[in-house]
Amino acid sequence: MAHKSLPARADAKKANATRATIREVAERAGVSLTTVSRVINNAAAVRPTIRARVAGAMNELGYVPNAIAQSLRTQSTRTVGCIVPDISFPAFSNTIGAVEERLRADGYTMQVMATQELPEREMEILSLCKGRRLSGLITTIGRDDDATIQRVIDSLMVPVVLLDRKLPLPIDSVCTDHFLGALQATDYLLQLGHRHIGLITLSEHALPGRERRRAFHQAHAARGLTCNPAWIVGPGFESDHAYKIAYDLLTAEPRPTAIMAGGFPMIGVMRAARTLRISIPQELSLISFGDTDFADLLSPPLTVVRWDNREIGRIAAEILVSRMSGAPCEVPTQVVLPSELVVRGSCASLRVAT
Amino acid sequence: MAHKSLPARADAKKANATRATIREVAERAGVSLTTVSRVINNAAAVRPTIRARVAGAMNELGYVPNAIAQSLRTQSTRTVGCIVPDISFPAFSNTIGAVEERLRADGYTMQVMATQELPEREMEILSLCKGRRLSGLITTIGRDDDATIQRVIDSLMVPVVLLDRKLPLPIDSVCTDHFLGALQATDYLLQLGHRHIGLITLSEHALPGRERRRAFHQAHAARGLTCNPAWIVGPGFESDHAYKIAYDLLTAEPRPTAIMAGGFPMIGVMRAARTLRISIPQELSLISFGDTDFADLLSPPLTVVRWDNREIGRIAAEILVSRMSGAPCEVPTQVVLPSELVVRGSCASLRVAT
DNA sequence: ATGAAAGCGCTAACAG
DNA sequence: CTGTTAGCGCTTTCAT
Repeated sequence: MAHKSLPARADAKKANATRATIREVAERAGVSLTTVSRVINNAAAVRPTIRARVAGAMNELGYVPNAIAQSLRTQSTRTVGCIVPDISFPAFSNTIGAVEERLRADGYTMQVMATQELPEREMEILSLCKGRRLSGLITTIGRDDDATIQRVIDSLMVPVVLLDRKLPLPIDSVCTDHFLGALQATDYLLQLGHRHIGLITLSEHALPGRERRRAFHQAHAARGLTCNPAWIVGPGFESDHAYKIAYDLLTAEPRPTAIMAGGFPMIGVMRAARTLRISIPQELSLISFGDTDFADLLSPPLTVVRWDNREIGRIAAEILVSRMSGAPCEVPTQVVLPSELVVRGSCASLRVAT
Repeated sequence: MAHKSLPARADAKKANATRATIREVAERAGVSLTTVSRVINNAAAVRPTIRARVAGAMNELGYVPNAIAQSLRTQSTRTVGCIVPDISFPAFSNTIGAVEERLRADGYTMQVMATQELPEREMEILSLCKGRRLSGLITTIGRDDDATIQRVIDSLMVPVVLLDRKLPLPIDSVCTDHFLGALQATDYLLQLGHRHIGLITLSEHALPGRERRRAFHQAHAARGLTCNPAWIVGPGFESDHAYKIAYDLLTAEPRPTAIMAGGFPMIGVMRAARTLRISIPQELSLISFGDTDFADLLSPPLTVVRWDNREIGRIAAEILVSRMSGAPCEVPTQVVLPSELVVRGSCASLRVAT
């Protein structure tokens, strides 16, 4: 990748990087800075004649107010930071997309940062956000059981909305009820006669992983069953890693008759099952955490636990906006969105199968 | 969604929103502002003793330099804007993810904005970016054949890297060779004996749509064939719309024996084919523009035209970074990344089928 | 090696 | 209704 360069025009750009300021507009319009400022913020009463003259001057000069200067002066950036483990994961990109859309409606701009699940990167980002004086933060921190991160979040001095995390702090949060979905899913499998169920899920250092595990155990317990801890594995976010985990699980003895997993891990499971010529659902039942556009196009159509990632983002942004505009403060908003089992064709009754 | 509120602590936050400044650090350390500034930017020579004392003061006060003030003073935000039609589309979220990763490596931060393919929204965003004094822009504008947008882009005064767009301006760009992929795909279908091929693709106002159409025509022409314009449709980005387009195409007379489409439209085609009980590949061959994690898990595995969205982002960010650090300017970098046909199982020879 | 002073571009009292 | 003035928090000559 050779880096050629821009021609003269670009140099001109740089040299001439002196964009019009409010002062030049004022001079050209023959008014004071204040007046220009007033028309910029179309504040107070400015005589129509003058307003027009100023607007004209702004146009001729191609003037655009310097948001940096405005921010410094008003102590407000109208920019919110959105911190997620990985921007490319469908779940996050959907949430982020909805956040941006909602934020934009109120004139806010969004910065996105990926932690890559790295604690040190997370700290770096949080500190960066502090420096940038962001107006608010929407974040899925890596783990919610860590004291350091809690302290940092608490010291941010701007409104924060947590995504799928719960902290022992009075902070707004929007979570999906992963417990409910996982409970329904496990119970469904149990009801079909499965007694060897594999669970591949996220780290127990964060809410979703904890909730799914808890649901998994509880569903078993409700029937007087216990589950083999060896069959609860995770996290496995990366594609390759996911395949390996799945392969190991499917070559274990005894082999699970059903597996629940989400995202990449589920794709890993399907690939491993294909490699091992294990047929679905006859020999292996599958339930995916998270629905996708193609889930119903697979053969058999994939049974999933579904929830709405866009809605999560929309609501989080909505809460944040109200906080940033100084919503009266009493108690944190803690929204819990539902998740539900969507039965399609990837699970079979064990009674029939055997 | 009721908005409850934060408790007293939050009020404290707001009231006390007075974060430590360089001045307080200076006082506490008993040095001048200049010296503190020097250790912040660890510039020049500062006596170790003093440096330590300042660092200590910064720690005690939890001081974080105000990036806004720095930006105003240095005329540099080290923030780049990334403008795409929709953040949630997998193609874009992958690109954006890679952009952020590459940018971060050089200490830049990323702002993401979605145009929703709305020209007016696009203008709004561009103007916003101008005001925010972003250090650079990476953008997939909606159409590249529009004079207004060209003028605006040209007046941005910061480095811009275009994604999959070509403008008659000396601007850097990173494109995928959609022509090549579409040519291979069409030719493959023609070779299998198909003579009624449907093409669902993007708007002809942007490069990818134009290139695919051109390839489609050229592949036909190379065999002395012409293609029915009625079978070239698009754009159809939205999921529902895509289904309708596909349904119409599949109920036309004569019905196409093969369809090429990407993203949502392809999902629409598969759904419509299922509804109409048209079997793939026996009665309908399919080639998708763009590979996905699950394409090979479908039955039959989907034949696709593949390219690398992350690489696009990585390279675009790389070029931008070099421009922002003042890379010598001669001629714009125009990178064209390859795309290739990946044959899997969704296409059948027509000779066999009939 | 350190400090004093002059702004970056804008807004917000406060006067008039 | 309009203008004067004093900074927001920081960097950067220019002295010392």
